[in-house]
Amino acid sequence: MSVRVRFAPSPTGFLHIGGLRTALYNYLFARHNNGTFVLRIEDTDQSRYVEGAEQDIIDSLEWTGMEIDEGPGKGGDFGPYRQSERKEIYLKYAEQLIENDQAYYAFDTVEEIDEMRERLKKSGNPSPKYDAITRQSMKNSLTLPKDEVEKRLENGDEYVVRLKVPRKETVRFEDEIRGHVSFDTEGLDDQVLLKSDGMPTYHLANVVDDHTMEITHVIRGEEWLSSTPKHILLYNAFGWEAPKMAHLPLIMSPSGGKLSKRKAESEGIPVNTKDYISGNYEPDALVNFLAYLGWSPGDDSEIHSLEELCELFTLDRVSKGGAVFNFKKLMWYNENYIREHSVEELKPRVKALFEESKFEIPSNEFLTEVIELLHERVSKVDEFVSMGAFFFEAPKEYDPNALKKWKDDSPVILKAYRDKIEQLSEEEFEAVTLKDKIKETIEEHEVGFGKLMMPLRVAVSGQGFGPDLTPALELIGKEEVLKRIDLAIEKL
RNA sequence: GCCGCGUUCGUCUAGGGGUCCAGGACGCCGCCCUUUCACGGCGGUAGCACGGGUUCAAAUCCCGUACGCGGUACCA
Repeated sequence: MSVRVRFAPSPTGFLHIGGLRTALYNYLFARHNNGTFVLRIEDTDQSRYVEGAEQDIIDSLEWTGMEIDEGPGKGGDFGPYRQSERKEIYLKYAEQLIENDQAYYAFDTVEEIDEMRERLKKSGNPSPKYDAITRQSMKNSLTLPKDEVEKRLENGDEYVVRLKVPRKETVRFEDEIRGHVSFDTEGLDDQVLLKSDGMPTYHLANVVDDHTMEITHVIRGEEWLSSTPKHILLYNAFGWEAPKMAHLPLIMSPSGGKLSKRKAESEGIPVNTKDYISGNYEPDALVNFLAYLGWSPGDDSEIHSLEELCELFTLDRVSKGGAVFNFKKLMWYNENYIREHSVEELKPRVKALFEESKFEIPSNEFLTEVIELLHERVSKVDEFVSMGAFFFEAPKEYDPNALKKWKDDSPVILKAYRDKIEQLSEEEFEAVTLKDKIKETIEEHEVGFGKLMMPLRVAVSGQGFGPDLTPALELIGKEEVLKRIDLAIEKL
Protein backbone atom coordinates (compact mmCIF):
# COMPACT_ATOMS: atom_id res chain seq x y z
CA MET A 1 0.00 0.00 0.00
CA SER A 2 1.37 3.38 -0.87
CA VAL A 3 2.04 5.90 1.82
CA ARG A 4 -0.52 8.62 2.45
CA VAL A 5 -0.02 11.24 5.14
CA ARG A 6 -1.90 14.36 6.04
CA PHE A 7 -1.21 17.70 7.58
CA ALA A 8 -4.37 18.60 9.44
CA PRO A 9 -4.26 22.06 10.95
CA SER A 10 -7.25 23.84 12.32
CA PRO A 11 -7.83 27.29 10.85
CA THR A 12 -7.88 29.12 14.14
CA GLY A 13 -5.14 31.58 13.29
CA PHE A 14 -1.97 32.00 11.34
CA LEU A 15 0.13 28.92 10.79
CA HIS A 16 2.34 28.40 13.81
CA ILE A 17 5.98 27.58 13.24
CA GLY A 18 5.48 24.31 15.12
CA GLY A 19 2.64 23.48 12.79
CA LEU A 20 4.91 24.21 9.89
CA ARG A 21 7.42 21.71 11.17
CA THR A 22 4.70 19.09 11.55
CA ALA A 23 3.73 19.79 7.96
CA LEU A 24 7.36 19.52 6.92
CA TYR A 25 7.89 16.13 8.56
CA ASN A 26 4.74 14.83 6.93
CA TYR A 27 5.86 16.20 3.62
CA LEU A 28 9.37 14.76 3.89
CA PHE A 29 7.99 11.41 4.90
CA ALA A 30 5.56 11.42 1.99
CA ARG A 31 8.19 12.34 -0.56
CA HIS A 32 10.75 9.95 0.84
CA ASN A 33 8.29 7.13 0.35
CA ASN A 34 6.85 8.32 -2.94
CA GLY A 35 3.65 8.86 -1.07
CA THR A 36 0.90 11.42 -1.03
CA PHE A 37 0.78 14.58 1.04
CA VAL A 38 -2.74 15.61 1.94
CA LEU A 39 -3.85 18.91 3.43
CA ARG A 40 -6.99 18.63 5.50
CA ILE A 41 -8.62 21.56 7.21
CA GLU A 42 -9.95 20.70 10.64
CA ASP A 43 -12.55 23.39 11.04
CA THR A 44 -14.96 21.66 13.36
CA ASP A 45 -14.84 24.35 16.00
CA GLN A 46 -16.95 27.07 14.52
CA SER A 47 -16.37 29.40 17.43
CA ARG A 48 -12.65 29.48 16.80
CA TYR A 49 -12.77 29.81 13.06
CA VAL A 50 -10.59 32.62 11.73
CA GLU A 51 -11.20 34.14 8.35
CA GLY A 52 -8.19 33.84 6.09
CA ALA A 53 -6.46 31.24 8.18
CA GLU A 54 -6.85 28.53 5.58
CA GLN A 55 -5.31 30.71 2.90
CA ASP A 56 -2.47 31.56 5.25
CA ILE A 57 -1.77 27.86 5.69
CA ILE A 58 -1.73 27.24 1.97
CA ASP A 59 0.44 30.30 1.30
CA SER A 60 2.87 29.28 4.00
CA LEU A 61 3.30 25.79 2.62
CA GLU A 62 3.78 27.17 -0.83
CA TRP A 63 6.40 29.61 0.37
CA THR A 64 8.49 26.81 1.82
CA GLY A 65 8.21 24.79 -1.34
CA MET A 66 6.05 22.00 0.00
CA GLU A 67 3.68 20.87 -2.64
CA ILE A 68 0.23 19.71 -1.63
CA ASP A 69 -1.00 16.66 -3.49
CA GLU A 70 -4.57 16.72 -2.27
CA GLY A 71 -6.46 19.34 -0.37
CA PRO A 72 -9.03 22.09 -0.50
CA GLY A 73 -8.66 24.04 -3.69
CA LYS A 74 -6.44 21.31 -5.02
CA GLY A 75 -8.89 18.47 -5.18
CA GLY A 76 -8.31 14.76 -4.99
CA ASP A 77 -10.25 11.53 -4.81
CA PHE A 78 -10.93 11.68 -1.13
CA GLY A 79 -12.56 15.08 -0.71
CA PRO A 80 -13.99 17.23 0.50
CA TYR A 81 -10.93 18.20 2.49
CA ARG A 82 -12.64 20.59 4.86
CA GLN A 83 -14.23 18.85 7.79
CA SER A 84 -17.06 21.35 7.95
CA GLU A 85 -18.06 20.06 4.54
CA ARG A 86 -18.12 16.47 5.73
CA LYS A 87 -20.67 16.88 8.47
CA GLU A 88 -23.08 14.19 7.22
CA ILE A 89 -20.29 11.67 7.00
CA TYR A 90 -19.52 11.97 10.68
CA LEU A 91 -23.17 11.81 11.62
CA LYS A 92 -23.53 8.58 9.69
CA TYR A 93 -20.56 7.01 11.42
CA ALA A 94 -21.65 8.24 14.83
CA GLU A 95 -25.01 6.58 14.32
CA GLN A 96 -23.30 3.43 13.26
CA LEU A 97 -21.45 3.36 16.56
CA ILE A 98 -24.65 3.88 18.48
CA GLU A 99 -26.27 1.03 16.66
CA ASN A 100 -23.41 -1.21 17.57
CA ASP A 101 -23.62 -0.16 21.20
CA GLN A 102 -20.21 1.49 21.02
CA ALA A 103 -21.57 4.95 21.62
CA TYR A 104 -24.65 6.58 23.06
CA TYR A 105 -26.72 9.73 23.10
CA ALA A 106 -26.25 11.99 26.09
CA PHE A 107 -28.67 14.77 26.94
CA ASP A 108 -26.96 16.30 29.92
CA THR A 109 -26.55 20.04 29.86
CA VAL A 110 -23.18 21.61 30.46
CA GLU A 111 -24.45 22.72 33.85
CA GLU A 112 -25.46 19.22 34.81
CA ILE A 113 -22.06 17.89 33.91
CA ASP A 114 -20.34 20.62 35.88
CA GLU A 115 -22.58 19.79 38.80
CA MET A 116 -21.65 16.14 38.57
CA ARG A 117 -17.96 17.03 38.53
CA GLU A 118 -18.37 19.32 41.49
CA ARG A 119 -20.22 16.68 43.44
CA LEU A 120 -17.59 14.07 42.75
CA LYS A 121 -14.79 16.40 43.59
CA LYS A 122 -16.36 17.14 46.96
CA SER A 123 -16.64 13.49 47.73
CA GLY A 124 -12.93 13.07 47.21
CA ASN A 125 -12.54 12.25 43.55
CA PRO A 126 -9.77 14.53 42.29
CA SER A 127 -10.46 14.01 38.60
CA PRO A 128 -14.13 13.34 37.97
CA LYS A 129 -15.01 11.98 34.58
CA TYR A 130 -18.02 11.12 32.54
CA ASP A 131 -17.13 7.47 32.41
CA ALA A 132 -18.33 3.92 32.78
CA ILE A 133 -19.39 4.58 36.35
CA THR A 134 -20.80 8.07 36.25
CA ARG A 135 -22.67 7.65 33.00
CA GLN A 136 -25.07 5.41 34.88
CA SER A 137 -26.38 8.35 36.81
CA MET A 138 -26.52 10.79 33.93
CA LYS A 139 -29.15 11.48 31.31
CA ASN A 140 -28.30 9.37 28.33
CA SER A 141 -29.62 6.64 26.11
CA LEU A 142 -28.10 4.07 28.43
CA THR A 143 -30.06 5.21 31.47
CA LEU A 144 -33.20 6.73 30.01
CA PRO A 145 -36.10 4.56 28.86
CA LYS A 146 -36.05 3.89 25.19
CA ASP A 147 -39.22 5.79 24.44
CA GLU A 148 -37.99 8.85 26.25
CA VAL A 149 -34.83 8.83 24.24
CA GLU A 150 -36.84 8.65 21.08
CA LYS A 151 -39.12 11.40 22.24
CA ARG A 152 -36.21 13.66 23.06
CA LEU A 153 -34.63 13.04 19.69
CA GLU A 154 -37.91 13.72 17.93
CA ASN A 155 -38.40 16.90 19.92
CA GLY A 156 -35.06 18.06 18.71
CA ASP A 157 -33.60 18.18 22.22
CA GLU A 158 -29.93 18.98 22.24
CA TYR A 159 -27.69 15.99 22.59
CA VAL A 160 -24.16 14.85 22.10
CA VAL A 161 -22.90 11.43 21.15
CA ARG A 162 -20.39 9.92 23.51
CA LEU A 163 -18.01 7.03 23.04
CA LYS A 164 -18.65 4.14 25.39
CA VAL A 165 -15.18 3.75 26.78
CA PRO A 166 -14.69 0.36 28.43
CA ARG A 167 -14.18 0.48 32.17
CA LYS A 168 -10.89 -1.26 32.67
CA GLU A 169 -8.85 -2.02 29.67
CA THR A 170 -5.35 -1.34 28.57
CA VAL A 171 -4.91 0.27 25.20
CA ARG A 172 -1.56 -0.41 23.66
CA PHE A 173 -0.03 0.83 20.51
CA GLU A 174 3.30 1.08 18.85
CA ASP A 175 4.43 4.63 18.20
CA GLU A 176 6.86 4.93 15.32
CA ILE A 177 8.96 7.35 17.30
CA ARG A 178 8.41 6.37 20.91
CA GLY A 179 7.98 2.66 20.63
CA HIS A 180 5.56 0.89 22.90
CA VAL A 181 2.95 3.11 24.58
CA SER A 182 0.08 2.06 26.77
CA PHE A 183 -2.81 3.70 28.60
CA ASP A 184 -5.49 2.41 30.90
CA THR A 185 -9.01 3.30 29.87
CA GLU A 186 -9.75 4.11 33.50
CA GLY A 187 -8.12 7.45 32.97
CA LEU A 188 -10.27 8.28 29.97
CA ASP A 189 -13.72 9.72 29.90
CA ASP A 190 -16.52 8.96 27.51
CA GLN A 191 -15.28 11.23 24.82
CA VAL A 192 -17.82 13.40 23.08
CA LEU A 193 -17.88 12.39 19.45
CA LEU A 194 -20.62 14.57 18.10
CA LYS A 195 -21.21 17.98 19.58
CA SER A 196 -24.63 19.45 20.17
CA ASP A 197 -24.21 21.73 17.18
CA GLY A 198 -23.98 18.64 15.03
CA MET A 199 -20.28 19.01 14.38
CA PRO A 200 -17.94 16.17 15.23
CA THR A 201 -15.17 16.64 17.73
CA TYR A 202 -11.60 16.38 16.57
CA HIS A 203 -11.45 12.82 17.80
CA LEU A 204 -14.27 11.47 15.69
CA ALA A 205 -13.49 13.54 12.63
CA ASN A 206 -9.84 12.68 12.63
CA VAL A 207 -10.44 8.96 12.92
CA VAL A 208 -13.18 8.89 10.31
CA ASP A 209 -11.18 11.02 7.92
CA ASP A 210 -7.91 9.25 8.38
CA HIS A 211 -9.66 6.00 7.66
CA THR A 212 -11.77 7.14 4.74
CA MET A 213 -8.91 9.08 3.24
CA GLU A 214 -6.76 5.98 3.58
CA ILE A 215 -4.10 7.69 5.63
CA THR A 216 -1.34 5.23 6.40
CA HIS A 217 0.71 7.25 8.88
CA VAL A 218 -0.48 9.81 11.37
CA ILE A 219 2.42 12.14 12.06
CA ARG A 220 1.49 14.85 14.52
CA GLY A 221 2.68 16.73 17.58
CA GLU A 222 3.19 15.12 20.96
CA GLU A 223 0.26 17.01 22.40
CA TRP A 224 -1.90 14.37 20.72
CA LEU A 225 -0.23 11.43 22.33
CA SER A 226 -2.62 11.42 25.29
CA SER A 227 -5.67 11.29 23.06
CA THR A 228 -4.35 8.52 20.89
CA PRO A 229 -5.89 5.78 23.05
CA LYS A 230 -9.31 7.33 22.38
CA HIS A 231 -8.56 7.14 18.71
CA ILE A 232 -7.38 3.55 18.93
CA LEU A 233 -10.59 2.73 20.77
CA LEU A 234 -12.53 4.35 17.97
CA TYR A 235 -10.73 2.42 15.28
CA ASN A 236 -11.51 -0.73 17.20
CA ALA A 237 -15.14 0.25 17.62
CA PHE A 238 -15.45 0.72 13.88
CA GLY A 239 -13.54 -2.45 13.23
CA TRP A 240 -10.92 -0.56 11.29
CA GLU A 241 -7.21 -0.99 11.28
CA ALA A 242 -5.52 2.04 12.82
CA PRO A 243 -2.87 3.83 10.82
CA LYS A 244 0.68 3.91 12.11
CA MET A 245 1.19 6.60 14.71
CA ALA A 246 4.16 8.91 15.09
CA HIS A 247 4.21 11.61 17.73
CA LEU A 248 6.70 14.37 17.19
CA PRO A 249 8.60 16.08 20.00
CA LEU A 250 7.39 19.57 20.74
CA ILE A 251 9.25 22.73 19.88
CA MET A 252 10.09 24.54 23.07
CA SER A 253 10.73 28.12 23.92
CA PRO A 254 14.24 28.99 25.19
CA SER A 255 12.78 29.68 28.62
CA GLY A 256 11.05 26.31 28.63
CA GLY A 257 7.56 25.19 27.79
CA LYS A 258 5.67 25.03 24.58
CA LEU A 259 6.65 27.72 22.10
CA SER A 260 3.57 29.82 22.60
CA LYS A 261 2.95 33.06 20.83
CA ARG A 262 3.37 35.26 23.85
CA LYS A 263 6.43 33.52 25.17
CA ALA A 264 8.21 33.23 21.86
CA GLU A 265 7.65 36.78 20.81
CA SER A 266 8.83 38.12 24.12
CA GLU A 267 12.01 36.21 23.44
CA GLY A 268 12.38 37.65 19.98
CA ILE A 269 11.22 34.59 18.09
CA PRO A 270 8.55 35.12 15.45
CA VAL A 271 5.95 32.42 15.91
CA ASN A 272 3.83 32.62 12.79
CA THR A 273 5.12 31.47 9.47
CA LYS A 274 3.84 34.62 7.89
CA ASP A 275 6.20 36.61 10.10
CA TYR A 276 9.08 34.79 8.49
CA ILE A 277 7.70 35.53 5.07
CA SER A 278 7.20 39.21 5.76
CA GLY A 279 10.45 39.25 7.73
CA ASN A 280 12.33 38.30 4.58
CA TYR A 281 13.81 35.08 5.85
CA GLU A 282 15.09 32.53 3.38
CA PRO A 283 12.50 29.77 3.09
CA ASP A 284 15.13 27.11 2.48
CA ALA A 285 16.95 28.23 5.62
CA LEU A 286 13.82 27.95 7.71
CA VAL A 287 13.06 24.55 6.24
CA ASN A 288 16.58 23.30 6.86
CA PHE A 289 16.56 24.62 10.41
CA LEU A 290 13.13 23.21 11.20
CA ALA A 291 14.03 19.83 9.77
CA TYR A 292 16.95 19.63 12.17
CA LEU A 293 14.82 20.61 15.16
CA GLY A 294 14.04 17.13 16.32
CA TRP A 295 15.59 15.15 13.55
CA SER A 296 19.03 14.52 12.16
CA PRO A 297 20.30 12.37 9.32
CA GLY A 298 22.92 10.80 11.57
CA ASP A 299 25.99 12.11 9.85
CA ASP A 300 27.75 15.43 10.41
CA SER A 301 25.96 17.27 7.64
CA GLU A 302 24.01 20.43 8.40
CA ILE A 303 23.00 21.97 5.11
CA HIS A 304 20.39 20.32 2.95
CA SER A 305 17.88 21.50 0.43
CA LEU A 306 14.27 20.43 0.64
CA GLU A 307 14.92 17.83 -2.05
CA GLU A 308 17.86 16.39 -0.16
CA LEU A 309 15.86 16.34 3.05
CA CYS A 310 13.17 14.32 1.28
CA GLU A 311 15.84 11.86 0.32
CA LEU A 312 17.26 11.61 3.83
CA PHE A 313 14.22 11.75 6.07
CA THR A 314 13.07 8.74 8.04
CA LEU A 315 10.91 8.57 11.15
CA ASP A 316 13.31 6.42 13.09
CA ARG A 317 15.75 9.31 13.16
CA VAL A 318 13.32 11.68 14.81
CA SER A 319 14.28 12.35 18.41
CA LYS A 320 11.96 11.95 21.36
CA GLY A 321 12.74 14.91 23.56
CA GLY A 322 11.44 18.41 23.04
CA ALA A 323 13.66 20.75 21.04
CA VAL A 324 14.38 24.32 22.04
CA PHE A 325 14.09 26.84 19.26
CA ASN A 326 17.58 28.26 18.76
CA PHE A 327 17.14 31.55 16.99
CA LYS A 328 20.84 32.15 16.45
CA LYS A 329 21.16 28.89 14.65
CA LEU A 330 18.30 29.88 12.38
CA MET A 331 20.19 33.07 11.58
CA TRP A 332 23.27 31.02 10.83
CA TYR A 333 21.27 28.98 8.37
CA ASN A 334 19.85 32.15 6.90
CA GLU A 335 23.31 33.69 6.33
CA ASN A 336 24.42 30.46 4.87
CA TYR A 337 21.67 30.35 2.31
CA ILE A 338 22.12 33.98 1.38
CA ARG A 339 25.75 33.29 0.61
CA GLU A 340 24.80 30.26 -1.40
CA HIS A 341 22.42 32.26 -3.52
CA SER A 342 24.04 34.03 -6.44
CA VAL A 343 23.89 37.77 -6.93
CA GLU A 344 21.55 37.24 -9.85
CA GLU A 345 19.20 35.16 -7.73
CA LEU A 346 19.20 37.74 -5.01
CA LYS A 347 18.86 40.74 -7.25
CA PRO A 348 15.10 40.89 -7.88
CA ARG A 349 14.34 40.55 -4.19
CA VAL A 350 16.93 43.09 -3.14
CA LYS A 351 15.76 45.45 -5.82
CA ALA A 352 12.19 45.22 -4.59
CA LEU A 353 13.31 45.91 -1.05
CA PHE A 354 15.27 48.99 -2.05
CA GLU A 355 12.35 50.25 -4.03
CA GLU A 356 10.06 49.62 -1.11
CA SER A 357 12.28 51.90 0.90
CA LYS A 358 12.03 54.51 -1.85
CA PHE A 359 15.61 54.31 -2.96
CA GLU A 360 16.32 55.02 -6.58
CA ILE A 361 18.58 52.52 -8.21
CA PRO A 362 20.78 54.34 -10.74
CA SER A 363 21.60 51.27 -12.79
CA ASN A 364 21.64 47.54 -12.87
CA GLU A 365 25.44 47.55 -12.55
CA PHE A 366 25.24 49.73 -9.51
CA LEU A 367 22.84 47.32 -7.83
CA THR A 368 25.02 44.36 -8.76
CA GLU A 369 28.01 45.99 -7.12
CA VAL A 370 26.09 46.87 -4.00
CA ILE A 371 24.96 43.29 -3.65
CA GLU A 372 28.42 41.93 -4.30
CA LEU A 373 29.94 44.19 -1.69
CA LEU A 374 27.40 43.18 0.94
CA HIS A 375 26.85 39.59 -0.01
CA GLU A 376 29.11 38.07 2.64
CA ARG A 377 28.02 40.46 5.31
CA VAL A 378 24.27 40.26 5.62
CA SER A 379 22.31 37.79 7.72
CA LYS A 380 18.97 38.54 6.20
CA VAL A 381 18.13 39.85 2.78
CA ASP A 382 16.58 43.07 4.08
CA GLU A 383 19.94 43.97 5.56
CA PHE A 384 21.06 44.77 2.06
CA VAL A 385 18.90 47.83 2.52
CA SER A 386 19.78 48.76 6.08
CA MET A 387 23.45 48.11 5.52
CA GLY A 388 23.56 49.48 2.01
CA ALA A 389 21.41 52.58 2.34
CA PHE A 390 24.53 54.73 2.37
CA PHE A 391 25.23 53.80 -1.22
CA PHE A 392 22.14 55.77 -2.08
CA GLU A 393 22.11 58.63 0.37
CA ALA A 394 24.34 60.36 2.87
CA PRO A 395 24.00 59.06 6.42
CA LYS A 396 21.29 60.92 8.28
CA GLU A 397 22.89 60.19 11.58
CA TYR A 398 26.02 58.58 12.91
CA ASP A 399 25.90 55.38 14.90
CA PRO A 400 26.88 56.38 18.46
CA ASN A 401 28.76 53.14 18.83
CA ALA A 402 30.85 53.81 15.78
CA LEU A 403 31.46 57.33 16.98
CA LYS A 404 33.62 55.99 19.77
CA LYS A 405 36.24 55.54 17.09
CA TRP A 406 36.02 59.22 16.23
CA LYS A 407 38.96 60.70 18.09
CA ASP A 408 40.24 64.24 18.53
CA ASP A 409 42.75 63.86 15.73
CA SER A 410 40.24 62.31 13.35
CA PRO A 411 39.23 65.56 11.62
CA VAL A 412 42.84 66.43 10.87
CA ILE A 413 43.71 63.06 9.38
CA LEU A 414 40.46 62.83 7.53
CA LYS A 415 40.93 66.31 6.12
CA ALA A 416 44.37 65.38 4.87
CA TYR A 417 42.94 62.37 3.11
CA ARG A 418 40.10 64.39 1.70
CA ASP A 419 42.47 66.90 0.16
CA LYS A 420 44.47 64.10 -1.41
CA ILE A 421 41.57 62.43 -3.09
CA GLU A 422 40.18 65.72 -4.21
CA GLN A 423 43.13 65.90 -6.59
CA LEU A 424 42.03 62.68 -8.22
CA SER A 425 40.19 62.83 -11.51
CA GLU A 426 36.91 60.97 -11.91
CA GLU A 427 38.75 58.17 -13.69
CA GLU A 428 41.38 57.91 -11.00
CA PHE A 429 38.76 57.67 -8.29
CA GLU A 430 38.86 53.93 -7.93
CA ALA A 431 39.38 51.45 -5.11
CA VAL A 432 43.09 50.67 -5.51
CA THR A 433 44.07 54.31 -5.80
CA LEU A 434 41.88 55.28 -2.90
CA LYS A 435 43.56 52.65 -0.83
CA ASP A 436 47.01 53.88 -1.83
CA LYS A 437 46.01 57.32 -0.72
CA ILE A 438 44.98 55.95 2.63
CA LYS A 439 48.43 54.43 3.02
CA GLU A 440 50.07 57.65 2.06
CA THR A 441 48.04 59.62 4.53
CA ILE A 442 48.65 57.39 7.51
CA GLU A 443 52.35 57.23 6.76
CA GLU A 444 52.57 60.97 6.65
CA HIS A 445 50.75 61.22 9.95
CA GLU A 446 52.52 58.22 11.44
CA VAL A 447 49.34 56.59 12.62
CA GLY A 448 47.78 53.15 12.24
CA PHE A 449 45.41 52.12 9.53
CA GLY A 450 42.37 52.24 11.75
CA LYS A 451 43.01 55.84 12.66
CA LEU A 452 41.87 56.86 9.24
CA MET A 453 39.78 53.93 8.23
CA MET A 454 37.23 54.14 11.00
CA PRO A 455 36.56 57.87 10.82
CA LEU A 456 36.33 57.57 7.06
CA ARG A 457 33.88 54.74 7.35
CA VAL A 458 31.77 56.64 9.83
CA ALA A 459 31.80 59.78 7.71
CA VAL A 460 30.71 57.99 4.58
CA SER A 461 28.37 55.34 5.94
CA GLY A 462 27.49 56.49 9.43
CA GLN A 463 28.36 53.05 10.71
CA GLY A 464 31.28 51.21 12.27
CA PHE A 465 30.88 48.17 10.09
CA GLY A 466 30.01 47.47 6.52
CA PRO A 467 31.41 46.50 3.18
CA ASP A 468 34.96 46.76 1.99
CA LEU A 469 35.48 50.49 2.18
CA THR A 470 37.44 51.62 -0.85
CA PRO A 471 35.28 49.87 -3.44
CA ALA A 472 32.34 51.43 -1.67
CA LEU A 473 33.90 54.87 -2.03
CA GLU A 474 34.47 54.26 -5.69
CA LEU A 475 30.87 53.28 -6.16
CA ILE A 476 29.55 56.30 -4.34
CA GLY A 477 31.67 58.63 -6.41
CA LYS A 478 34.07 61.44 -5.81
CA GLU A 479 31.72 64.32 -5.43
CA GLU A 480 29.45 62.63 -2.95
CA VAL A 481 32.33 61.20 -0.90
CA LEU A 482 33.93 64.61 -0.54
CA LYS A 483 30.61 66.07 0.49
CA ARG A 484 30.11 63.47 3.18
CA ILE A 485 33.60 63.92 4.56
CA ASP A 486 33.14 67.64 4.77
CA LEU A 487 29.83 67.22 6.46
CA ALA A 488 31.25 64.82 9.03
CA ILE A 489 34.18 67.06 9.85
CA GLU A 490 31.83 69.91 10.31
CA LYS A 491 29.31 68.02 12.43
CA LEU A 492 31.54 65.87 14.59
C1' G B 1 -3.84 15.62 41.84
C1' C B 2 -4.09 11.81 38.13
C1' C B 3 -2.33 9.78 33.39
C1' G B 4 1.38 9.74 29.65
C1' C B 5 6.00 11.02 27.39
C1' G B 6 10.82 12.61 27.89
C1' U B 7 16.14 13.66 30.03
C1' U B 8 24.04 13.32 26.18
C1' C B 9 28.03 20.22 26.07
C1' G B 10 24.10 26.83 27.19
C1' U B 11 21.23 25.07 22.50
C1' C B 12 20.31 21.33 18.22
C1' U B 13 22.21 16.57 17.98
C1' A B 14 25.70 11.69 16.87
C1' G B 15 26.01 7.59 19.72
C1' G B 16 21.60 0.55 19.85
C1' G B 17 27.06 -2.98 25.80
C1' G B 18 33.48 -2.86 24.55
C1' U B 19 36.50 0.96 18.92
C1' C B 20 33.64 7.02 23.75
C1' C B 21 38.66 9.65 29.44
C1' A B 22 31.70 10.75 24.21
C1' G B 23 31.79 13.02 17.82
C1' G B 24 29.56 17.23 14.86
C1' A B 25 26.87 22.01 14.52
C1' C B 26 25.16 26.89 16.59
C1' G B 27 26.84 30.19 20.35
C1' C B 28 30.95 31.94 23.14
C1' C B 29 36.49 32.67 23.56
C1' G B 30 41.38 32.79 21.24
C1' C B 31 44.68 32.66 16.97
C1' C B 32 45.57 33.12 11.56
C1' C B 33 44.06 35.70 7.05
C1' U B 34 42.70 41.00 6.25
C1' U B 35 47.06 47.69 7.80
C1' U B 36 39.13 48.58 7.39
C1' C B 37 34.07 45.43 7.92
C1' A B 38 33.06 40.64 6.95
C1' C B 39 33.78 35.67 4.76
C1' G B 40 37.09 31.85 5.55
C1' G B 41 40.74 28.66 8.17
C1' C B 42 42.64 26.72 12.78
C1' G B 43 42.15 25.84 17.97
C1' G B 44 39.66 26.11 22.78
C1' U B 45 35.39 26.02 26.31
C1' A B 46 31.57 22.81 27.88
C1' G B 47 27.75 17.31 28.49
C1' C B 48 26.04 11.23 29.39
C1' A B 49 20.20 14.32 35.63
C1' C B 50 20.74 11.19 40.21
C1' G B 51 20.70 6.38 42.80
C1' G B 52 20.48 1.30 42.51
C1' G B 53 20.88 -3.12 39.70
C1' U B 54 22.25 -6.67 35.26
C1' U B 55 27.18 -7.63 33.00
C1' C B 56 34.01 -9.27 32.68
C1' A B 57 32.31 -4.43 30.54
C1' A B 58 26.77 0.65 30.45
C1' A B 59 25.85 7.10 27.75
C1' U B 60 23.96 2.58 25.77
C1' C B 61 19.72 -2.74 29.12
C1' C B 62 16.30 -2.93 33.82
C1' C B 63 14.17 -0.56 38.27
C1' G B 64 13.46 3.66 41.21
C1' U B 65 14.02 9.09 42.27
C1' A B 66 14.33 13.96 40.60
C1' C B 67 13.34 17.37 37.05
C1' G B 68 10.98 18.92 32.49
C1' C B 69 7.03 18.73 29.09
C1' G B 70 2.23 17.28 27.41
C1' G B 71 -2.77 15.75 28.42
C1' U B 72 -6.75 15.69 31.74
C1' A B 73 -13.22 20.23 27.50
C1' C B 74 -19.53 19.73 23.62
C1' C B 75 -10.59 23.22 21.66
C1' A B 76 -7.90 21.40 18.16
